Amino acid sequence: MTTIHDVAAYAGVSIATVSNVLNRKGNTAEKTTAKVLAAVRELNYIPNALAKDLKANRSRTIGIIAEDVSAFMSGNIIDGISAVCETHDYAVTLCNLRAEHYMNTQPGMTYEMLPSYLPFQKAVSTAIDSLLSARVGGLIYIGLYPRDVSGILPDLGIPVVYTYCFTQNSSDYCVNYDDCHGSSIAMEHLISLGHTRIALISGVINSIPGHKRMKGYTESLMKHNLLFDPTYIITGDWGFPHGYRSCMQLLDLPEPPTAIFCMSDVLAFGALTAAHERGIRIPEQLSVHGFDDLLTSQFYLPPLTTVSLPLAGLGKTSADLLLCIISGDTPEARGILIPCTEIVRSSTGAPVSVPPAISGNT
Amino acid sequence: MTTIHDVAAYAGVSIATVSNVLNRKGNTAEKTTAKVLAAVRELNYIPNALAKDLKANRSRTIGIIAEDVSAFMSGNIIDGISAVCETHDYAVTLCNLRAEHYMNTQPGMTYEMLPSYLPFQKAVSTAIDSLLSARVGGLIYIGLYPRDVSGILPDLGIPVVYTYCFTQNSSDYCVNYDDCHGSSIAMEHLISLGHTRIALISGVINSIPGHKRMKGYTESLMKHNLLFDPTYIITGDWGFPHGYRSCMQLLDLPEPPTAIFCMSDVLAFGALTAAHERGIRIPEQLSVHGFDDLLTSQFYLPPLTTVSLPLAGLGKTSADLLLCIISGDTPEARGILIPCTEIVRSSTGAPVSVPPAISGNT
DNA sequence: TCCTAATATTAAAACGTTTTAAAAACAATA
DNA sequence: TATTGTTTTTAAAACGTTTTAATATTAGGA
Repeated sequence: MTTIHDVAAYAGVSIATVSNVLNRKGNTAEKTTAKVLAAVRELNYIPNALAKDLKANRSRTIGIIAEDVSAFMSGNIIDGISAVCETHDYAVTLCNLRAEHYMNTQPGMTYEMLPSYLPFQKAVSTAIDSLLSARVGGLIYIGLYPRDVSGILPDLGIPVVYTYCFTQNSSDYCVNYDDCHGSSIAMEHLISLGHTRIALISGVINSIPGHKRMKGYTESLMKHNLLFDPTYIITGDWGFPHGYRSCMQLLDLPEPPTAIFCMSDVLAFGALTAAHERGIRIPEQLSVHGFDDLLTSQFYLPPLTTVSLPLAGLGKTSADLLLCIISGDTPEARGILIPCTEIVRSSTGAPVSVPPAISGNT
Repeated sequence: MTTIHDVAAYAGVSIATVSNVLNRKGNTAEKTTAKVLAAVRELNYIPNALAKDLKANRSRTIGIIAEDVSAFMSGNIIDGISAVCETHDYAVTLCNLRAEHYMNTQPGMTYEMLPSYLPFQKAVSTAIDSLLSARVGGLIYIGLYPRDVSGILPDLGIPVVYTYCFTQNSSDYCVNYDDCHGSSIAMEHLISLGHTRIALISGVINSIPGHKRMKGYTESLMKHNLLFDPTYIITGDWGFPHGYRSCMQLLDLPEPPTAIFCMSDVLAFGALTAAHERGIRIPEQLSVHGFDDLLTSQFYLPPLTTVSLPLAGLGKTSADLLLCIISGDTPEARGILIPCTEIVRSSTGAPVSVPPAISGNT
């Protein structure tokens, strides 16, 4: 590989001059500059970032630790990160913790238990060692699930930004989408369609997204003076079967809801499957609203109205924030929430004007 | 950050000794080794990979150029790559070409046109520069669509492995899943269920996956002496609407098929939507088979029988191959095909024993 | 005790840069 | 032509490692 020495020899100048031409424009005579540039082109010289970074004692690289790079949101977040890094001429080094693997192979494992599971800890420390030895300028930690990951990383002496997860430590930088807001815009959509009996199929209620999405739900009900009916709220896990069973249960109610807000698309799939089996027409007889906007939710039967997560935005904001910290700033805002967007498709619509269950009473 | 000098001073030895202890085990007296190791632990010394790699004149890093890191398969492929790299103590540097962006913003753009689109070329050369300046030992190119990408990279002087794409150059290393085989196992499944009238909803026929999946289809028909009926084959693009329309068209046939093999899950979604609208019961009246196994195909209505791509396997094999080449080997096999696996769910089943359309004729 | 052979340690060079301080070249003025 | 001031160029040191060749230490045998 051509070095700066080759270029200098070829151009008949010293290596210092070559470096000057390349890095401190305007400090070299026009004629010299031309000579050097010609040599660079001629010899196809590409500066050695290793040497450069060693000299500078900081590498123009940031690290990503992804709890699971194959999770549905990871690619989009990384996309956002890499876009920012490219414009700032930073490289990206990726470490993958393969957390989902532990989730699947350890019966009874929950996201919350992960940090105390030894093989996972080992994966974390391997990743850290790799990134520290590469002398990355900072790192972005991408969670697998929006939960508390306090203490998952020791003090590394380099800036860290967490995303798609939270930490209790108020001095940590954290970038996330706004669950509560997402929940609200979903409810606003349903309410604006005229629904008043809106049920909620909830995922794990004792979780951050569960809690916040619930908050958005109840707040919206209150804001619009709608009845908060506990029988309309069914909590459980995030799985398809829960969505299915809960929908069945809601349909069996003496006064079934006209709309169901599901805390995730997968729950919504379950709900739609149940409704389908019952022969309920969507959205005429029942509106179903999801949350997450998975890749194929647009193709569901029917296409699912849902809330889209600003994933690339998380990546972009995290990277902007990190580079900002690396460059010496200490931004005030340490917990940043990015709004979601409502995606209206055909699983929601206006309720039939007179709800069938009480039509005889009017 | 602690350097080898700090460790040497702390342990009261020379830096050469520290290096020996760390890198050439067994060449140092037991007592010295203990002293040095203690110092390393005490001072929390993490060797500077920058300096190490500079000295060695090759970095223990491989590059990934992903045409689109947010595409559905990228995460899984990268997962496979990173797993291998981790075990070999290699780091991974990621560059993202954001090809999908160009696809979406340039009307009429096709995958095949990408390489000649200037902004895309610029993205490629930026990525190359970044990786070459990092002195990566080799790189893996992850396509966005299994197509010919010949000439997309100039000669870089480092090993390259292509995956999720092809090249015409027989000296290139290429790792892909086996479309033809995937198509065959799908057909075997349908045939083994007793189907004899199997239609094909094809994506772009003038594409590598289109061509190969078609091959698997026709070969399976021939192998089992089943009639090859051109009216059962409908070609088009990869979009949902094509799946929908084609299914309608097939159902309108005087003798409709009992099973439809769709070249992609999205096409299958379209087909299932059409069947649903027609009130066709799945799989009793019609079996529908997909290809790709998208994340949520398991939750479709009904859960979709499909072909799963060995994505992590592509990554793993590519990385194994690349590291092998980097270490000096020149493996014989330059085009590697990895088999797919059949995922049986509920969108397929045995045909009704007497096909309704000809039941009166028996 | 001394010599030899084996073992253990280290000084110094090298990897490819950037940067500092000094030297060289040039231009302008007296 | 000197002198001064300005612009341009460069020698050399430094970044943190590994490695080579040389040196120091130790052990064993006479």
